[in-house]
Amino acid sequence: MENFGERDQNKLKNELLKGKELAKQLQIHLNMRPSPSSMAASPSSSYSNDNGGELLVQKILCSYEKALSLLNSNGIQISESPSSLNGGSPRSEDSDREFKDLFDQTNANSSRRRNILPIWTQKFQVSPGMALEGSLDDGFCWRKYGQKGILGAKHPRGYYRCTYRNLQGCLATKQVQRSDDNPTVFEITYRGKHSCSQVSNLSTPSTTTPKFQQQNQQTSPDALLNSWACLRVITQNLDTTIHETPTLSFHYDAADRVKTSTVDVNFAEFSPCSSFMSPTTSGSGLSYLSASSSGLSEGFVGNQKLDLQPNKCEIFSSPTSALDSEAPALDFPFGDLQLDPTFTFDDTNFFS
DNA sequence: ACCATTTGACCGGG
DNA sequence: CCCGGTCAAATGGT
Repeated sequence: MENFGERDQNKLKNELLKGKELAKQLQIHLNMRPSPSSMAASPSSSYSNDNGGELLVQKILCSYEKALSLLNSNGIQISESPSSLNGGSPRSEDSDREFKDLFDQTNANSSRRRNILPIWTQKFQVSPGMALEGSLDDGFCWRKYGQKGILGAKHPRGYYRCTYRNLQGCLATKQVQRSDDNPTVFEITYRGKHSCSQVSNLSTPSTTTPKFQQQNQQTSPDALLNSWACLRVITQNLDTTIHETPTLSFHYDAADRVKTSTVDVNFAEFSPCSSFMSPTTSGSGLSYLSASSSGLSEGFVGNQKLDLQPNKCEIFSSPTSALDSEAPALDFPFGDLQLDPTFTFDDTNFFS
């Protein structure tokens, strides 16, 4: 929709450079030797030791490098894309289809829509006895529209779409997949933005993200609290110290090429749930993420340690990256978060 | 009766 | 052709 103008590109570039500098500072801060040579190599081969911090910083730097190089090579095309692949589906006019068409008119084409919508993944661990998908309510109203066994997965994947899809044309969907390894862990893949206006009364930690609250309203606070009550901590793979306090655990599956041009939001805003306090965390405010944004560009480094309480919060690459370089205006749930078509995130331990 | 879920079929991308 | 995602009729719950 909006063109990604030259000015914006410059801004983005500046932000990336800034983030890169901050990452370098962190690297120095961690008493690490900058290893410029490794930056050119592939991430998988660049890291020689087990130092989580170093790994982290190097990957951050690597990501910035990639982003910058892509930016320089004009990799970003957030403007429009050829809008002609319309009308792919033979299925005819049900309400969903109407919305699809509606969407098509404004967002290029439907056949590529899936590739345009932002995707991110969260993993939740719930109490063994309560390991039910239904307990994974994230505050939005979802309607299940399918379930399918996935090759190689022990458990079927559930497909949900926003309840208000028909009423308000909200195209947000999510997939819930129980982990093979740990049945109490659910991997929830969110796709697309909630354009609906679900209303929330939930009180959120005072220090969190007003922007988020404005943009993501919930429906049933009580249900939410109930549902969150079963959340438990995931404590494995903690390289850096994070509190043992039971909180939510987030794994952000920022698709391999998650697009983020100006990530100017609290990281918490990635998730509708992240602004809630887990009932088990009392009022300590530990359950929310406030790793200032820039989770991906600026300030991230400096802020990562701050409020990042969840015992596990990762960004890792998703093989299902649905974000290719042609994303027009991104339909991300969280208004201020725009994603960079060229940003590559492939670090499983990014936030650990 | 209405609404959500289930489930087999269908479709399209790779 | 396989597989993941979606559709829509059937089913169940309220």
